[in-house]
Amino acid sequence: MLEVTRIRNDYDAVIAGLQKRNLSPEVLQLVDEVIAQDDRRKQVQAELDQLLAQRNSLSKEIGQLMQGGRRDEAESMKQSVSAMKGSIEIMQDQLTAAKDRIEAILLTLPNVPQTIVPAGKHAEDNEVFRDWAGPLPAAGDKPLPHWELGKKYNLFDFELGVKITGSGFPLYRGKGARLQRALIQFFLDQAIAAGYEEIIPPLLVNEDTARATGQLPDKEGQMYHCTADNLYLIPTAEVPVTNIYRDAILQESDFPIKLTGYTPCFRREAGSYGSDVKGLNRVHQFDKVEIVQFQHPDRSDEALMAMLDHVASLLDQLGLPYRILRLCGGDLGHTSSITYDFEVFSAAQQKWLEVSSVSNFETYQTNRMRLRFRNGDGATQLAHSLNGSALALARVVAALLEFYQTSDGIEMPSVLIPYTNFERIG
RNA sequence: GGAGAGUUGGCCGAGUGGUUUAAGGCGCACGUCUGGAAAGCGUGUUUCCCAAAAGGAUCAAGGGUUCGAAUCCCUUACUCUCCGCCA
Repeated sequence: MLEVTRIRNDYDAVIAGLQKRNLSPEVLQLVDEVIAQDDRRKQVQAELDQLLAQRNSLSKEIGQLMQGGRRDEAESMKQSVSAMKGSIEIMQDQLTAAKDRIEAILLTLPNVPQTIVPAGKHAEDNEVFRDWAGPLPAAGDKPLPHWELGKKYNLFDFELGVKITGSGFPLYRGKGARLQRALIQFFLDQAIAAGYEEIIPPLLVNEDTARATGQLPDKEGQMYHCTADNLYLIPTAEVPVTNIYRDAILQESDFPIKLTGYTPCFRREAGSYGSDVKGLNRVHQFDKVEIVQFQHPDRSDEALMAMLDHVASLLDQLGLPYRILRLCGGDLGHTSSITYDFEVFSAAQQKWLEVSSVSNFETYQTNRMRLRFRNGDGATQLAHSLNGSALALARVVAALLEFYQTSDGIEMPSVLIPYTNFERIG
Protein backbone atom coordinates (compact mmCIF):
# COMPACT_ATOMS: atom_id res chain seq x y z
CA MET A 1 0.00 0.00 0.00
CA LEU A 2 1.03 3.59 -0.47
CA GLU A 3 2.89 5.37 2.29
CA VAL A 4 1.05 8.24 3.91
CA THR A 5 4.25 10.30 4.03
CA ARG A 6 4.63 9.90 0.28
CA ILE A 7 1.06 11.04 -0.28
CA ARG A 8 1.79 14.10 1.84
CA ASN A 9 5.23 14.98 0.47
CA ASP A 10 4.62 14.09 -3.15
CA TYR A 11 0.98 14.96 -3.41
CA ASP A 12 0.95 16.36 -6.96
CA ALA A 13 3.00 13.50 -8.39
CA VAL A 14 0.80 10.92 -6.66
CA ILE A 15 -2.37 12.48 -8.08
CA ALA A 16 -0.86 12.85 -11.54
CA GLY A 17 0.27 9.24 -11.47
CA LEU A 18 -3.04 7.87 -10.26
CA GLN A 19 -4.88 9.84 -12.93
CA LYS A 20 -3.17 7.70 -15.56
CA ARG A 21 -5.03 4.72 -14.15
CA ASN A 22 -8.27 6.19 -15.26
CA LEU A 23 -9.72 6.18 -11.75
CA SER A 24 -13.03 7.78 -10.89
CA PRO A 25 -12.97 11.21 -9.19
CA GLU A 26 -14.37 9.55 -6.07
CA VAL A 27 -11.32 7.35 -5.78
CA LEU A 28 -8.96 10.27 -6.29
CA GLN A 29 -10.74 12.12 -3.50
CA LEU A 30 -9.77 9.29 -1.15
CA VAL A 31 -6.22 10.61 -1.36
CA ASP A 32 -7.38 13.79 0.34
CA GLU A 33 -9.29 11.80 2.90
CA VAL A 34 -6.16 9.90 3.82
CA ILE A 35 -4.44 13.15 4.69
CA ALA A 36 -7.44 14.41 6.65
CA GLN A 37 -7.74 11.14 8.57
CA ASP A 38 -4.04 11.12 9.24
CA ASP A 39 -4.23 14.65 10.67
CA ARG A 40 -7.02 13.44 12.88
CA ARG A 41 -4.99 10.40 13.88
CA LYS A 42 -2.03 12.51 14.94
CA GLN A 43 -4.19 14.86 16.95
CA VAL A 44 -6.02 12.07 18.78
CA GLN A 45 -2.78 10.19 19.35
CA ALA A 46 -1.18 13.24 20.96
CA GLU A 47 -4.12 13.75 23.30
CA LEU A 48 -4.30 10.09 24.18
CA ASP A 49 -0.58 9.89 24.86
CA GLN A 50 -0.92 12.76 27.28
CA LEU A 51 -3.72 11.01 29.17
CA LEU A 52 -1.75 7.78 29.28
CA ALA A 53 1.32 9.58 30.56
CA GLN A 54 -0.79 11.08 33.32
CA ARG A 55 -2.26 7.71 34.23
CA ASN A 56 1.14 6.05 34.24
CA SER A 57 2.67 8.56 36.61
CA LEU A 58 -0.36 8.54 38.95
CA SER A 59 -0.33 4.75 39.05
CA LYS A 60 3.31 4.83 39.96
CA GLU A 61 2.56 7.22 42.79
CA ILE A 62 -0.19 4.92 44.04
CA GLY A 63 2.31 2.12 44.14
CA GLN A 64 4.67 4.22 46.22
CA LEU A 65 1.90 5.31 48.58
CA MET A 66 0.81 1.71 49.05
CA GLN A 67 4.32 0.64 49.88
CA GLY A 68 4.64 3.56 52.25
CA GLY A 69 1.49 2.34 53.99
CA ARG A 70 -0.49 5.49 53.19
CA ARG A 71 -3.58 3.62 52.10
CA ASP A 72 -6.15 6.40 52.42
CA GLU A 73 -4.27 8.71 50.09
CA ALA A 74 -3.82 5.83 47.65
CA GLU A 75 -7.53 5.07 47.69
CA SER A 76 -8.57 8.59 46.78
CA MET A 77 -5.98 8.71 44.04
CA LYS A 78 -7.30 5.44 42.66
CA GLN A 79 -10.68 7.04 42.24
CA SER A 80 -9.35 9.96 40.29
CA VAL A 81 -7.46 7.65 37.94
CA SER A 82 -10.60 5.56 37.52
CA ALA A 83 -12.40 8.70 36.41
CA MET A 84 -9.98 9.01 33.49
CA LYS A 85 -10.90 5.62 32.13
CA GLY A 86 -13.88 6.85 30.16
CA SER A 87 -11.98 9.46 28.19
CA ILE A 88 -9.08 7.10 27.54
CA GLU A 89 -11.47 4.57 26.10
CA ILE A 90 -13.16 7.17 23.89
CA MET A 91 -9.82 8.38 22.55
CA GLN A 92 -8.67 4.86 21.89
CA ASP A 93 -11.81 4.16 19.91
CA GLN A 94 -11.33 7.32 17.90
CA LEU A 95 -7.73 6.43 17.22
CA THR A 96 -8.66 2.93 16.08
CA ALA A 97 -11.41 4.35 13.87
CA ALA A 98 -9.01 6.74 12.15
CA LYS A 99 -6.37 4.06 11.68
CA ASP A 100 -8.90 1.57 10.31
CA ARG A 101 -10.23 4.13 7.87
CA ILE A 102 -6.73 5.01 6.66
CA GLU A 103 -5.93 1.33 6.23
CA ALA A 104 -9.16 0.70 4.34
CA ILE A 105 -8.49 3.58 1.95
CA LEU A 106 -4.88 2.59 1.41
CA LEU A 107 -6.00 -0.91 0.48
CA THR A 108 -8.32 0.64 -2.11
CA LEU A 109 -5.71 2.95 -3.61
CA PRO A 110 -3.51 1.30 -6.24
CA ASN A 111 0.19 1.92 -6.71
CA VAL A 112 1.30 5.13 -8.42
CA PRO A 113 2.42 4.38 -11.98
CA GLN A 114 5.92 5.49 -12.91
CA THR A 115 6.23 8.53 -15.15
CA ILE A 116 7.09 6.43 -18.22
CA VAL A 117 3.86 4.43 -17.91
CA PRO A 118 1.50 5.55 -20.69
CA ALA A 119 -1.97 6.77 -19.81
CA GLY A 120 -4.82 4.67 -21.16
CA LYS A 121 -7.94 2.73 -20.39
CA HIS A 122 -7.66 -0.71 -21.94
CA ALA A 123 -5.29 -3.32 -23.24
CA GLU A 124 -5.41 -1.59 -26.65
CA ASP A 125 -3.66 1.41 -25.10
CA ASN A 126 -0.64 -0.62 -24.07
CA GLU A 127 2.59 0.49 -25.67
CA VAL A 128 4.60 -1.96 -27.74
CA PHE A 129 7.96 -1.71 -26.02
CA ARG A 130 9.77 -4.18 -28.25
CA ASP A 131 8.09 -5.67 -31.28
CA TRP A 132 8.98 -8.93 -33.02
CA ALA A 133 11.41 -7.94 -35.76
CA GLY A 134 11.14 -11.08 -37.89
CA PRO A 135 8.23 -12.43 -39.90
CA LEU A 136 5.32 -14.12 -38.14
CA PRO A 137 3.89 -17.44 -39.31
CA ALA A 138 1.04 -16.75 -41.71
CA ALA A 139 -2.49 -18.05 -41.16
CA GLY A 140 -2.73 -21.64 -42.40
CA ASP A 141 1.02 -22.00 -42.31
CA LYS A 142 0.82 -23.84 -38.98
CA PRO A 143 -2.70 -25.21 -39.26
CA LEU A 144 -3.41 -27.16 -36.08
CA PRO A 145 -4.16 -25.38 -32.78
CA HIS A 146 -2.47 -26.92 -29.75
CA TRP A 147 -5.61 -28.63 -28.48
CA GLU A 148 -5.81 -30.62 -31.71
CA LEU A 149 -2.11 -31.37 -31.60
CA GLY A 150 -2.59 -32.54 -28.03
CA LYS A 151 -5.27 -34.93 -29.12
CA LYS A 152 -3.42 -36.10 -32.23
CA TYR A 153 -0.21 -36.96 -30.34
CA ASN A 154 -1.84 -37.84 -27.00
CA LEU A 155 -0.06 -35.07 -25.07
CA PHE A 156 -2.83 -33.87 -22.81
CA ASP A 157 -6.44 -34.67 -22.10
CA PHE A 158 -9.06 -32.15 -21.08
CA GLU A 159 -11.89 -34.71 -20.81
CA LEU A 160 -9.97 -36.71 -18.24
CA GLY A 161 -9.29 -33.48 -16.35
CA VAL A 162 -13.03 -32.82 -16.29
CA LYS A 163 -13.72 -36.38 -15.13
CA ILE A 164 -11.21 -36.18 -12.30
CA THR A 165 -11.70 -32.57 -11.25
CA GLY A 166 -13.59 -30.24 -13.58
CA SER A 167 -12.99 -27.96 -16.53
CA GLY A 168 -9.72 -26.06 -16.62
CA PHE A 169 -7.69 -28.82 -15.00
CA PRO A 170 -5.72 -30.36 -17.84
CA LEU A 171 -4.08 -33.74 -17.52
CA TYR A 172 -0.74 -34.10 -19.30
CA ARG A 173 0.53 -37.50 -20.39
CA GLY A 174 3.39 -39.14 -22.21
CA LYS A 175 5.58 -36.70 -24.10
CA GLY A 176 3.18 -33.91 -23.10
CA ALA A 177 4.03 -34.52 -19.43
CA ARG A 178 7.73 -34.90 -20.20
CA LEU A 179 7.80 -31.67 -22.19
CA GLN A 180 6.18 -29.90 -19.27
CA ARG A 181 8.79 -31.21 -16.84
CA ALA A 182 11.60 -30.40 -19.27
CA LEU A 183 10.50 -26.78 -19.56
CA ILE A 184 10.30 -26.39 -15.78
CA GLN A 185 13.80 -27.78 -15.40
CA PHE A 186 15.13 -25.59 -18.22
CA PHE A 187 13.61 -22.42 -16.78
CA LEU A 188 14.88 -23.19 -13.28
CA ASP A 189 18.40 -23.91 -14.54
CA GLN A 190 18.40 -20.61 -16.42
CA ALA A 191 17.26 -18.70 -13.34
CA ILE A 192 19.88 -20.38 -11.17
CA ALA A 193 22.55 -19.51 -13.75
CA ALA A 194 21.37 -15.90 -13.52
CA GLY A 195 22.01 -15.90 -9.78
CA TYR A 196 18.60 -16.72 -8.36
CA GLU A 197 18.29 -19.01 -5.33
CA GLU A 198 15.80 -21.82 -5.84
CA ILE A 199 12.90 -22.07 -3.41
CA ILE A 200 10.26 -24.77 -3.07
CA PRO A 201 7.58 -22.97 -1.09
CA PRO A 202 4.34 -24.21 0.49
CA LEU A 203 1.46 -24.27 -2.00
CA LEU A 204 -1.10 -23.29 0.61
CA VAL A 205 -0.78 -20.00 2.44
CA ASN A 206 -2.48 -18.39 5.41
CA GLU A 207 -4.42 -15.16 5.52
CA ASP A 208 -1.53 -12.96 6.66
CA THR A 209 0.58 -14.11 3.75
CA ALA A 210 -2.16 -13.56 1.19
CA ARG A 211 -2.79 -10.10 2.56
CA ALA A 212 0.87 -9.06 2.53
CA THR A 213 1.28 -9.49 -1.21
CA GLY A 214 -2.10 -7.94 -1.92
CA GLN A 215 -4.21 -10.96 -2.90
CA LEU A 216 -6.45 -10.21 0.06
CA PRO A 217 -8.76 -8.46 0.24
CA ASP A 218 -8.95 -7.31 -3.40
CA LYS A 219 -8.66 -10.68 -5.15
CA GLU A 220 -10.35 -12.94 -2.64
CA GLY A 221 -12.61 -14.50 -5.27
CA GLN A 222 -9.67 -15.43 -7.50
CA MET A 223 -8.13 -17.86 -5.04
CA TYR A 224 -9.24 -21.33 -4.01
CA HIS A 225 -10.00 -21.22 -0.31
CA CYS A 226 -9.75 -24.26 1.99
CA THR A 227 -12.24 -23.10 4.57
CA ALA A 228 -11.74 -25.94 7.05
CA ASP A 229 -8.21 -24.70 7.72
CA ASN A 230 -8.61 -21.16 6.38
CA LEU A 231 -5.78 -21.59 3.87
CA TYR A 232 -5.56 -20.43 0.27
CA LEU A 233 -4.10 -22.29 -2.71
CA ILE A 234 -1.45 -20.03 -4.19
CA PRO A 235 -2.28 -18.24 -7.47
CA THR A 236 1.46 -17.71 -8.06
CA ALA A 237 4.76 -18.49 -6.34
CA GLU A 238 5.08 -14.75 -5.80
CA VAL A 239 2.83 -15.07 -2.76
CA PRO A 240 4.81 -17.53 -0.60
CA VAL A 241 8.23 -16.54 -1.96
CA THR A 242 7.83 -12.80 -1.43
CA ASN A 243 6.52 -13.46 2.08
CA ILE A 244 9.80 -15.06 3.09
CA TYR A 245 10.89 -11.52 3.87
CA ARG A 246 7.70 -10.31 5.53
CA ASP A 247 8.44 -8.22 8.61
CA ALA A 248 12.20 -8.16 8.23
CA ILE A 249 14.98 -5.59 8.38
CA LEU A 250 17.83 -6.17 5.94
CA GLN A 251 21.29 -4.70 5.61
CA GLU A 252 22.17 -2.81 2.44
CA SER A 253 24.77 -5.46 1.76
CA ASP A 254 22.01 -8.09 1.57
CA PHE A 255 20.86 -6.62 -1.76
CA PRO A 256 20.09 -7.86 -4.27
CA ILE A 257 18.03 -10.76 -3.00
CA LYS A 258 17.12 -12.94 -5.97
CA LEU A 259 14.77 -15.91 -5.56
CA THR A 260 13.20 -18.29 -8.00
CA GLY A 261 10.63 -20.99 -7.52
CA TYR A 262 8.62 -23.43 -9.54
CA THR A 263 5.08 -24.05 -8.36
CA PRO A 264 1.75 -25.05 -9.76
CA CYS A 265 -0.60 -22.05 -9.72
CA PHE A 266 -4.30 -22.21 -8.95
CA ARG A 267 -6.75 -19.61 -10.17
CA ARG A 268 -10.52 -19.69 -10.10
CA GLU A 269 -10.74 -17.34 -13.12
CA ALA A 270 -14.37 -16.61 -12.32
CA GLY A 271 -16.06 -14.80 -15.17
CA SER A 272 -13.78 -15.94 -18.00
CA TYR A 273 -15.34 -17.41 -21.11
CA GLY A 274 -15.13 -17.87 -24.86
CA SER A 275 -12.05 -18.45 -26.98
CA ASP A 276 -9.90 -17.13 -24.13
CA VAL A 277 -10.44 -20.36 -22.23
CA LYS A 278 -10.04 -22.72 -25.17
CA GLY A 279 -7.37 -25.37 -24.73
CA LEU A 280 -4.48 -24.25 -22.56
CA ASN A 281 -5.15 -20.53 -23.08
CA ARG A 282 -6.64 -20.08 -19.63
CA VAL A 283 -6.78 -22.89 -17.07
CA HIS A 284 -7.38 -23.22 -13.35
CA GLN A 285 -4.12 -25.02 -12.70
CA PHE A 286 -0.86 -24.36 -14.51
CA ASP A 287 2.85 -24.54 -13.83
CA LYS A 288 5.05 -21.51 -13.56
CA VAL A 289 8.63 -20.60 -12.70
CA GLU A 290 8.68 -17.26 -10.94
CA ILE A 291 11.58 -14.90 -10.30
CA VAL A 292 11.48 -12.47 -7.37
CA GLN A 293 13.88 -9.71 -6.38
CA PHE A 294 14.25 -7.41 -3.42
CA GLN A 295 16.36 -4.40 -4.21
CA HIS A 296 17.65 -1.10 -2.96
CA PRO A 297 15.28 1.62 -4.20
CA ASP A 298 18.11 3.21 -6.19
CA ARG A 299 18.68 0.03 -8.16
CA SER A 300 15.23 -1.42 -8.73
CA ASP A 301 14.85 0.13 -12.19
CA GLU A 302 17.98 -1.55 -13.49
CA ALA A 303 16.96 -4.78 -11.76
CA LEU A 304 13.68 -4.65 -13.66
CA MET A 305 15.51 -4.30 -16.96
CA ALA A 306 17.75 -7.23 -16.07
CA MET A 307 14.68 -9.33 -15.36
CA LEU A 308 13.26 -8.30 -18.71
CA ASP A 309 16.46 -9.42 -20.43
CA HIS A 310 16.33 -12.71 -18.57
CA VAL A 311 12.79 -13.50 -19.71
CA ALA A 312 13.59 -12.39 -23.25
CA SER A 313 16.57 -14.73 -23.37
CA LEU A 314 14.34 -17.67 -22.43
CA LEU A 315 12.04 -17.01 -25.37
CA ASP A 316 15.00 -16.33 -27.66
CA GLN A 317 16.48 -19.70 -26.75
CA LEU A 318 13.18 -21.42 -27.38
CA GLY A 319 13.03 -19.63 -30.73
CA LEU A 320 9.47 -18.41 -30.29
CA PRO A 321 8.24 -15.10 -31.74
CA TYR A 322 7.28 -12.69 -28.99
CA ARG A 323 6.80 -9.04 -28.23
CA ILE A 324 7.05 -6.93 -25.09
CA LEU A 325 4.36 -4.50 -24.04
CA ARG A 326 4.55 -1.68 -21.55
CA LEU A 327 1.18 -1.71 -19.86
CA CYS A 328 -0.84 1.48 -19.77
CA GLY A 329 -2.20 2.90 -16.53
CA GLY A 330 -5.63 1.38 -17.05
CA ASP A 331 -4.27 -2.13 -17.59
CA LEU A 332 -1.69 -2.01 -14.82
CA GLY A 333 -2.19 -4.32 -11.85
CA HIS A 334 -3.29 -2.79 -8.57
CA THR A 335 0.06 -3.28 -6.80
CA SER A 336 2.43 -2.48 -9.67
CA SER A 337 4.22 0.77 -10.52
CA ILE A 338 5.25 -0.50 -13.92
CA THR A 339 4.67 -3.77 -15.76
CA TYR A 340 6.00 -5.28 -18.95
CA ASP A 341 4.03 -8.13 -20.47
CA PHE A 342 5.61 -10.73 -22.71
CA GLU A 343 3.32 -12.12 -25.37
CA VAL A 344 4.23 -15.12 -27.43
CA PHE A 345 2.67 -15.61 -30.85
CA SER A 346 0.25 -18.48 -31.18
CA ALA A 347 0.78 -19.51 -34.81
CA ALA A 348 -2.40 -21.51 -35.29
CA GLN A 349 -4.68 -19.18 -33.37
CA GLN A 350 -2.98 -16.16 -34.97
CA LYS A 351 -3.00 -14.26 -31.72
CA TRP A 352 -0.68 -13.13 -28.94
CA LEU A 353 -0.73 -15.02 -25.63
CA GLU A 354 0.59 -13.50 -22.41
CA VAL A 355 3.32 -15.72 -20.96
CA SER A 356 5.05 -13.36 -18.57
CA SER A 357 4.41 -10.24 -16.60
CA VAL A 358 7.40 -8.48 -15.08
CA SER A 359 6.73 -5.76 -12.53
CA ASN A 360 8.35 -3.36 -10.14
CA PHE A 361 6.17 -2.87 -7.06
CA GLU A 362 8.56 -0.36 -5.52
CA THR A 363 7.44 0.00 -1.89
CA TYR A 364 3.80 -0.96 -2.42
CA GLN A 365 4.22 -4.57 -1.31
CA THR A 366 7.08 -3.98 1.10
CA ASN A 367 5.08 -1.34 2.96
CA ARG A 368 2.30 -3.83 3.58
CA MET A 369 4.87 -6.51 4.39
CA ARG A 370 7.06 -4.23 6.52
CA LEU A 371 10.20 -5.23 4.64
CA ARG A 372 12.84 -2.63 5.39
CA PHE A 373 16.58 -2.18 5.28
CA ARG A 374 18.97 -0.05 7.27
CA ASN A 375 20.23 2.77 5.08
CA GLY A 376 23.47 4.76 5.29
CA ASP A 377 22.05 6.97 8.03
CA GLY A 378 21.20 3.92 10.13
CA ALA A 379 17.49 4.58 9.65
CA THR A 380 15.05 1.96 8.42
CA GLN A 381 13.68 2.43 4.92
CA LEU A 382 11.34 0.34 2.76
CA ALA A 383 12.96 -1.95 0.20
CA HIS A 384 11.68 -2.42 -3.34
CA SER A 385 10.18 -5.69 -4.55
CA LEU A 386 9.95 -6.97 -8.10
CA ASN A 387 8.82 -10.15 -9.75
CA GLY A 388 8.12 -11.79 -13.04
CA SER A 389 7.14 -15.05 -14.62
CA ALA A 390 10.03 -16.90 -16.16
CA LEU A 391 7.89 -18.44 -17.51
CA ALA A 392 4.23 -19.48 -17.29
CA LEU A 393 4.12 -22.95 -18.75
CA ALA A 394 0.75 -23.75 -20.21
CA ARG A 395 0.75 -21.01 -22.83
CA VAL A 396 4.40 -21.53 -23.68
CA VAL A 397 3.56 -25.17 -24.34
CA ALA A 398 0.63 -24.12 -26.50
CA ALA A 399 2.73 -21.73 -28.59
CA LEU A 400 5.65 -24.14 -28.79
CA LEU A 401 3.57 -27.06 -30.10
CA GLU A 402 1.89 -24.88 -32.69
CA PHE A 403 5.06 -23.15 -33.83
CA TYR A 404 7.17 -26.28 -34.22
CA GLN A 405 4.51 -28.48 -35.83
CA THR A 406 5.21 -30.10 -39.19
CA SER A 407 2.88 -32.19 -41.30
CA ASP A 408 3.95 -35.35 -39.48
CA GLY A 409 5.16 -34.31 -36.06
CA ILE A 410 6.48 -31.62 -33.72
CA GLU A 411 10.18 -30.77 -33.59
CA MET A 412 11.74 -29.86 -30.24
CA PRO A 413 13.93 -26.73 -30.11
CA SER A 414 17.51 -27.89 -29.68
CA VAL A 415 17.96 -26.19 -26.31
CA LEU A 416 15.23 -28.42 -24.87
CA ILE A 417 16.43 -31.77 -26.14
CA PRO A 418 18.84 -32.40 -23.23
CA TYR A 419 15.84 -31.89 -20.98
CA THR A 420 13.15 -33.79 -22.88
CA ASN A 421 15.40 -36.66 -23.98
CA PHE A 422 13.48 -36.81 -27.22
CA GLU A 423 13.93 -34.78 -30.39
CA ARG A 424 10.45 -34.82 -31.77
CA ILE A 425 6.88 -35.75 -31.07
CA GLY A 426 5.16 -38.03 -33.58
C1' G B 1 -7.14 -36.35 16.99
C1' G B 2 -5.99 -36.84 22.87
C1' A B 3 -2.88 -35.25 27.22
C1' G B 4 0.88 -32.11 29.18
C1' A B 5 4.68 -28.12 28.92
C1' G B 6 6.00 -23.75 26.58
C1' U B 7 6.39 -18.73 23.36
C1' U B 8 10.43 -12.55 26.76
C1' G B 9 15.03 -7.88 22.47
C1' G B 10 19.71 -9.94 16.74
C1' C B 11 20.69 -14.64 19.99
C1' C B 12 20.76 -17.10 25.04
C1' G B 13 18.21 -16.18 29.41
C1' A B 14 16.09 -13.99 34.54
C1' G B 15 11.55 -12.30 35.81
C1' U B 16 4.11 -14.93 39.88
C1' G B 17 0.77 -7.44 40.39
C1' G B 18 4.20 -1.55 41.85
C1' U B 19 12.58 1.31 41.85
C1' U B 20 11.19 -3.69 35.46
C1' U B 21 12.75 2.51 33.34
C1' A B 22 12.77 -5.90 31.13
C1' A B 23 18.39 -8.25 35.27
C1' G B 24 22.60 -10.86 33.41
C1' G B 25 25.30 -12.89 29.33
C1' C B 26 26.63 -13.42 24.01
C1' G B 27 26.92 -10.83 19.57
C1' C B 28 27.36 -6.07 17.18
C1' A B 29 28.91 -0.62 16.91
C1' C B 30 31.83 3.33 18.74
C1' G B 31 35.55 4.99 22.18
C1' U B 32 39.93 3.90 25.31
C1' C B 33 44.40 1.12 25.66
C1' U B 34 48.30 -0.72 21.58
C1' G B 35 53.52 -0.04 16.89
C1' G B 36 49.06 -3.02 15.24
C1' A B 37 45.67 -6.49 17.27
C1' A B 38 43.50 -9.60 21.17
C1' A B 39 42.16 -9.29 26.21
C1' G B 40 40.56 -5.48 29.60
C1' C B 41 37.81 -0.99 30.52
C1' G B 42 33.86 2.58 29.07
C1' U B 43 29.50 3.93 26.17
C1' G B 44 25.66 2.46 23.07
C1' U B 45 22.42 -1.39 20.87
C1' U B 46 13.93 -3.95 19.84
C1' U B 47 10.62 -1.84 16.72
C1' C B 48 6.77 1.70 15.84
C1' C B 49 3.95 6.76 16.54
C1' C B 50 5.00 12.18 17.14
C1' A B 51 8.80 17.79 13.56
C1' A B 52 11.19 16.67 18.21
C1' A B 53 13.45 16.95 23.81
C1' A B 54 9.70 14.97 26.60
C1' G B 55 5.89 11.44 26.00
C1' G B 56 3.23 7.03 24.20
C1' A B 57 2.91 1.92 22.33
C1' U B 58 5.51 -2.85 22.05
C1' C B 59 7.30 -9.44 26.39
C1' A B 60 3.31 -14.74 20.20
C1' A B 61 -1.82 -12.33 18.60
C1' G B 62 -6.58 -10.56 20.32
C1' G B 63 -9.85 -9.62 24.40
C1' G B 64 -10.68 -9.18 29.91
C1' U B 65 -9.63 -8.05 35.40
C1' U B 66 -6.96 -3.85 37.99
C1' C B 67 -5.32 2.68 40.01
C1' G B 68 -1.35 -0.28 37.73
C1' A B 69 -0.18 -6.50 33.78
C1' A B 70 5.73 -9.62 30.82
C1' U B 71 3.32 -11.43 35.51
C1' C B 72 -3.72 -13.05 36.84
C1' C B 73 -8.22 -14.81 33.55
C1' C B 74 -10.39 -16.08 28.51
C1' U B 75 -9.81 -17.06 23.12
C1' U B 76 -6.64 -18.09 18.98
C1' A B 77 -2.00 -19.32 16.57
C1' C B 78 2.56 -21.64 16.84
C1' U B 79 6.63 -24.78 19.23
C1' C B 80 8.18 -29.04 22.18
C1' U B 81 7.19 -33.97 24.78
C1' C B 82 4.17 -38.41 25.15
C1' C B 83 0.00 -41.30 22.97
C1' G B 84 -2.88 -42.39 18.42
C1' C B 85 -2.82 -42.32 12.99
C1' C B 86 0.31 -42.14 8.81
C1' A B 87 3.93 -41.53 3.20
